[in-house]
Amino acid sequence: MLKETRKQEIVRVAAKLFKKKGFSAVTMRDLAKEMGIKAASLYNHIDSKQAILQEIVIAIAEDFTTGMQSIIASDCSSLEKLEQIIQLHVKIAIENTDGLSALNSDWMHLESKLEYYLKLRQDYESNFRHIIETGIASKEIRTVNPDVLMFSMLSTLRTLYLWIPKKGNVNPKELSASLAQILIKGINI
Amino acid sequence: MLKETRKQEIVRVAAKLFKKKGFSAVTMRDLAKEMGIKAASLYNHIDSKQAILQEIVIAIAEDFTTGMQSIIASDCSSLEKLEQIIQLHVKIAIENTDGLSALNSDWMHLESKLEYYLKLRQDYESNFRHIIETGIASKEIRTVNPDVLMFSMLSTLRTLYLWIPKKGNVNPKELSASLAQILIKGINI
DNA sequence: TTTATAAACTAACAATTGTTAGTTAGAGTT
DNA sequence: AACTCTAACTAACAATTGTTAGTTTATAAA
Repeated sequence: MLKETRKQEIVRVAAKLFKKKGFSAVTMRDLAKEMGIKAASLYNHIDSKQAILQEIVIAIAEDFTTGMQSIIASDCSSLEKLEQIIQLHVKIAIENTDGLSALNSDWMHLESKLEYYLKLRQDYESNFRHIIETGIASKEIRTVNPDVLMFSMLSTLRTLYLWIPKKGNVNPKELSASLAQILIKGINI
Repeated sequence: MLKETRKQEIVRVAAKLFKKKGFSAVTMRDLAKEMGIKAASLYNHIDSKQAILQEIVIAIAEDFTTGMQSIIASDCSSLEKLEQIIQLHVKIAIENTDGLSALNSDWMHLESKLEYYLKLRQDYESNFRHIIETGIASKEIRTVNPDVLMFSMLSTLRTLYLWIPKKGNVNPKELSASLAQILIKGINI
């Protein structure tokens, strides 16, 4: 990416505002003011407020899907796959802190893209659960309730975007390792 | 509690709507329709939309504060205290699934009660962190980054309200035990 | 029966919302 | 110089927002 287009800039700034107040509480005039222009001028670059949200959320959701597909395609052990999932979340959380807020809190306002988003999320969780179940079956992972384990891991990973900004300059490898120790050490035999 | 007052009913229904669409996206007319009355009639019982949110969030935040104070006052081990924290979150999450959504997602719209809420949250996290640090110092808890551990546990516990409704009839003891195993087994020596 | 209270109603308000139409200023191209 | 394109602008729109004022209705107390 050589230079950010005006549209990309708007989407990026919108994500920042959405994180602070939520999608519904941010007005096009808020966004315009933050961009230093008038609200009407935004429409030279974007179709609607909705479209901004969709652009933000769907892009990230597809990143997760792509990442997960490459993980399940690899021939690693289940524990190694869980570690890769952690790394995937850390990477995306660092790269897209603001956007993840919209994905986590404002997805219900996606309207025409809602169904597609829910499909991506459901598939992601299915893959995640399958990795855990395989790990339990192969005695790599202690016998636990797969749903509770997935819920616990996903809660932590999905909330990373809230904590990362509080630290300055997070090292992805280091954070992934800390998380892997805490999330995985307790479950392997 | 013998009988729910009309005001309590409004607050309860509001919390349910806030969970579905977020505070900002719910209008007083939405709320009134759900109550089967007109929007103006709501104001016979409540002062403002803001006040509803404050009522919801502050009550829960104070529940957490009270619970934490009784935990730190007890003379249990650090690991036992962590277990009690898990039980506290499970209990509140089961009793107040809808309200927790507002607390987690809409606290930034608290306005006049915002400062107070942030103080409660900050104190809660301080107490939590202190329990972890004490546990590490006393060799009860493996040497980990206290902040990462607290973040991980709190992320899971704070997100319980999203998962509990998906299961039917959750048993608090059972869920607490599953969580304790997953969250704590991995960190004790 | 009269009176008081609770809780609903209708009607309206000023402000704010997302968005559109039409216009203008400037930069590069022909 | 004339033209095109981009990206800003002003002005306005219809709809929706939280909220208020004043009124009506039903229930219970006096």
